[in-house]
Amino acid sequence: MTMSNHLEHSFFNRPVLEVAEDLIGARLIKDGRELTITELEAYDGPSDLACHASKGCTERTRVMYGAAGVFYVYLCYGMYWMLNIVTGPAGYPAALLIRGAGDISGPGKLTKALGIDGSYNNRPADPKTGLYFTPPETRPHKKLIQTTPRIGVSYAGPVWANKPYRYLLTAG
DNA sequence: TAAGTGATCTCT
DNA sequence: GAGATCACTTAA
Repeated sequence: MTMSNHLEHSFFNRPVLEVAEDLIGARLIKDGRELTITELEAYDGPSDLACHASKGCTERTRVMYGAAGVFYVYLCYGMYWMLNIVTGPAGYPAALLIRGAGDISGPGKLTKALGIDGSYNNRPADPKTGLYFTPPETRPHKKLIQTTPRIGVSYAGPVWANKPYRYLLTAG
């Protein structure tokens, strides 16, 4: 039978923190390779000073203002591609940064290991793209999801830098 | 702890 | 066009 139960627009078209909780433990699939998502960071709208879109809609951030379920991929520090998935309704810029999957820890290492680069920017998460998500077979117990402040966003000021928007799947 | 690296954004 | 910034990683 065909396995096409991938997560799509309706799953991602919700508040980013809700999506984050449900996406932890789900699978990231890249050209047949399947990895459990273990670490995410949420970036929630124009008022979130750590979110790129807090500085407004530009050429680079425009994808976050678009439809949910589309990838936002950008280059950081001149060498590392960051893989994000857009969430929430069109017009509200929010996304989840995928920081870890399988036994890969670190957003730059993840994209390098999976061969993800800027060509995936603005593409929907879909089997046709070769990069998409499927739900976990069994949803991880909430006790196994831990939240902490996000990494590397001290420039956003104490309020936003301390928000518990980093989601981790703890070993169970 | 520091440096490598290049796109993007904000000034001129 | 110039300069600052940056959701990282690795080697010490």
